[in-house]
Formats: sequence, C-alpha cells, structure tokens
Amino acid sequence: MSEPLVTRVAPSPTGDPHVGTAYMALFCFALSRTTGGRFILRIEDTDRTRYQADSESQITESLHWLGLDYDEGPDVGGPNGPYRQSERTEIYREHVQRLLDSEKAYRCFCTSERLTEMRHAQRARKAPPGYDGLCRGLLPEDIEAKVADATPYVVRLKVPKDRTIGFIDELRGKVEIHGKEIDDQVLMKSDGFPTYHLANVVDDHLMEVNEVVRAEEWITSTPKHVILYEAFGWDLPRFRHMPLLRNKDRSKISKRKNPTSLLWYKANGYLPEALVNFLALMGYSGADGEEMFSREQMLADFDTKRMSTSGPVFDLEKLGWLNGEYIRADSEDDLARRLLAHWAYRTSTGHEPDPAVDGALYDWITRNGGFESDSVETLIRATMPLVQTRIKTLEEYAPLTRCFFLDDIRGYGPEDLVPKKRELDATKDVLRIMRTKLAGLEHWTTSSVEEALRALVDELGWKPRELFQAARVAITGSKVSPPLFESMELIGPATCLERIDQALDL
RNA sequence: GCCCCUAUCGUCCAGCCUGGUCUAGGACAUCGGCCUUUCAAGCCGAAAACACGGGUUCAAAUCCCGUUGGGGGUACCA
Repeated sequence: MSEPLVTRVAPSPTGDPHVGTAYMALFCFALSRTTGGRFILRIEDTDRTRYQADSESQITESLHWLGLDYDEGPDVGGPNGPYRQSERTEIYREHVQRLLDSEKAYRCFCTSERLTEMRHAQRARKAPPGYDGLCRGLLPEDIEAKVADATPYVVRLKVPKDRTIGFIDELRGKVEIHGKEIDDQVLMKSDGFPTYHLANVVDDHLMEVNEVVRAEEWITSTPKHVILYEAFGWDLPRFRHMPLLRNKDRSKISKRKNPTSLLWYKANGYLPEALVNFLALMGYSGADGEEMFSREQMLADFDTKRMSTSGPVFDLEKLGWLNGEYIRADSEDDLARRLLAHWAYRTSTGHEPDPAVDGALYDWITRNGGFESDSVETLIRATMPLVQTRIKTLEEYAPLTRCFFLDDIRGYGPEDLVPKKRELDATKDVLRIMRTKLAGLEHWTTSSVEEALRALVDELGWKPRELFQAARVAITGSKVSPPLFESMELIGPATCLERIDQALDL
C-alpha cells in the first residue's frame, strides 16, 4: 500500500451538481480511504460571472446523498481552510506577489481588444494562437507608471519557451509538452481573482494534496502547473487524469445530450448506491469481474491497476438495469421507506404531480395522513411484492400502481376490455357472472379470488388470458397491471365489485 | 492547423505489463425460447469485437513503428 493520499474534488458552483464531479469524487474517495489519507471538497468559485448561489449547497448535498463523504470542506471545516476560493483571495494575492518578485510572472496591460485583434491576426496567417509576449519585456519604469495611473492589468506566468516540461501521469505514464506550446497563462485576472491554474496549485499545496485526481481535459494544462510548483519551490504532487465521461457520440458528456445533474438522478428515482456503482464501472473493473458492488466492497479490494484510460460512453440503459437490480435487492420494508422518502423529497423540491402519472398517488397520500402516516406506509408496504420486480426507478412506482390509489379508473374503452375475437356483449355476460360469483365469496383473499376466477375459466370455456384480461381491465383500468389476484385483494371486494359494475355500463 | 490523450462485441468491462492456455470471457441492450393471468422478474440460448498496414517472433489481441479513427486542449471558464 502506498503513502496516505490526500485527494480533493474541486467543483465550480456554476450550475447543477455534475455527474462528472461525483465520478471524480468517487475515485478520490477510494484513493484516500484505501491509503488512510484524506479527501477534501474545495469550492472553486473564482469565476464571478458564472457563479450561482445555490450551487454549492447542491454539490454538498449531492455528495452526501451518494455517501461520498469528505473529511474537509466548506460545510465540515478542516485545518487548511477556508475551502472556498473566494475566501482565499488574499492568499492568492500574496503568492502572485512572490511570483512577481522572483520574476516568474509579469504584469500584462494588454486590453482584451488587443488580444482579440492579435488572435485574429494569428488565425489569418495560420499561426498558432497564444499570447505574443508584448508585456513580457516591459521596462520596470513603464510598469511602475502604468500601475501608478491604475491601468488595469493581469498577471501572466512566464513560461520557459526553450525546454520541455513533463510529468508522470499515474494512469498514462510520462507526458511531455514543449514550453513553446504553452501560452503565458493568466494567473490573476484584472478583477483581482485568480484563475484556476494559480488557485488550484496554491490550494493543492497549502491543503497538502499529494495526488491530483481530475479529468483528462486537464492534461495539457498540467505542465503550466508544474512550472508553478517549480516557481514556488514546492514538491510536485502525483497526477492522475481520469478519462472523460462521454455522450453517445463520444463527445465530452454534456447536459444537451445526457442528464448530467445529480439532482436529476435523485429526482428521477435512482438509488445512490446504484449511481455510485455505475460510475465505478466507468473505467474500473471489480476484482472478480463482478459488476454489482457496494462502495464498501469497492474499497475492500480497490486496486488502481484496474483503472483504465479510455473515455467511457455514459449508458443510461445500463444504469437503469443496475438501479433495478438494487431495487430488487432491497428488503420490502426498506424499499417502502425509500419510496416514501423519495416522494417527500419530491414534494419538498416543488414537484407538481401529473394527474396522468402520479397525481392519484400524491392525492391519496395527502388524504390518508401524509408521508409519515402509518396507514400510508402499511398500504405502500403491502404493494411491494407486486411491484418490486416491475420498477427500475422509484419514479416508476406511481404509474404502475394507479389502480390502487385512483377513485375512478374509468377511461378505458371496449377495445381494452374485450379480448380479441370476443364481443362486447359476451364479455359483459362473463363479467356479470364473475360479479355474482365474487359477491358470494365468503373470504376475500388472493387465493379465494383466484380459485373463483379459475373455476369460471372452466365453466365458461374462455381461455384464461381472455377472462383475466376482461377482469384486469375492469378492475385496474388497464391491460397492463400488477398481478391480478393480489391486486384484487388489496383493492378489496367493495371497490372491485363497483368497478365491475362500471365496466358493465360501458 | 498545432499540441496532448486514446483505440477489444452497438455500449460498459476482462484478457495486454509477464507473447502460446483466445475457435477472445462477462455484463447491458437486441433477438429467440422456457415460465406465465398482463407486464416484469427469473432461467436457457443466439447474434455480435481484437481499427488498418508494416515489422519482431516458431508463435502477436498481447511487443515495436506507421497510418487512420475518436476525444481533449489551444480564454482575464473551470
């Protein structure tokens, strides 16, 4: 086992919490946990223009939801805080000054207009784009003068253009890029905020991060960071660039082509265990080829040798299957409680029930005392055996079980009620006989109902599927439903008979 | 364009480091069958891949080179 690894996940609060953040967090978590190190959450909120106020709490909430608990972070504290970059501006300012003093960086007074113009010109003559270094050679007195009259400026990194800068990527091996390919990166913007490159390096060092885990898209900027570490005289951390999650067309995963918000997965009834498991499967393989494993099982035999480098396509279909597996693996009690908690969460986040989908369920819960009510839990619990193998997400429960919660199931037509090659009148005759028979039942249980209906099959000469279709539609309102006899027991004799009467009125 | 990363079934992973055991294994999805009151679940089965070209070697999915494809980067975004 290696030294204790200190890792960090460093999302920007610029929108919904991203599935890529969870992906990085998972591997940071595994790396630090299995080496006895620490895992840090740092909020990189240096881009004031894209900042969104509620984003940070959504990130922390989502990470906790997934069980990817960090040891240090803005909401849990830690020895090397603050963990929000916007609260560390003074630290960056000092470090920039150090770079300026040691001439590893320089002030650049170029306006954005000039830079745009410069790029146009470069493109026009097919030259590689990049800062042309105009301010790199500014005389000290010129700089002083401009500073004195408050000309806005940025601070740029003085990149050595005469040598190769390299680093060892833990996943990919040696990576080298020549200095002339590297732009004189802006380290501090004219608004006084640092850019990612500066803040990231300074914070990683100050927070004692010794293994930088991040997405592949950062590989080409890593040499800039190497230069910074060298300029400060700091030891290099290890770098591990994870593959990028991809859309179906293999481009970097984006919200236009995939649900990327962790909030979306929660709202749509995915289980955190399933999401984490699925993310782990992206670029990682279990020890024995096992596909279903918990966080704990993953940690138990975690091995960086089984991490791969090529960008996996994010396949919602497979996530759905895994989610179904987890739903089926749950105990019926746990699943019932999960559902209730899910609907309570949905309600608390302003979910508007759809009458055609889940309106009946929410109405019924409200009428019966709400999410906390025992009678609600009891009935939900009673439906578990009927639905557990039939839903892949928590959200699929409501549309599947409308017949239990709806007052009036009418809305189907004869084309549903009447089996192929049978007539409406004949079907009604059958239903009438069925009604009489059911009404005479002494006990109303799954088996007594089944016995009665099966006897009818023999008596009337209808095929089982024909007779059960008519009964199913009459009682549940749909040709597709949970198992008929169990459903009838739950719905109860009074309602069942009433619904048969309604079918007879068709 | 330039730089960097990458390449096994449609998709996710094994196998590659340490060449032979690979007529390439598992999973999702697909298709077929069984079970069956619908739909699922479950069980059984089928189809489906080593990007291409050169080397090295008795032997290459595995090692080397090149090509091609895919991705990323090339901002006072992260």
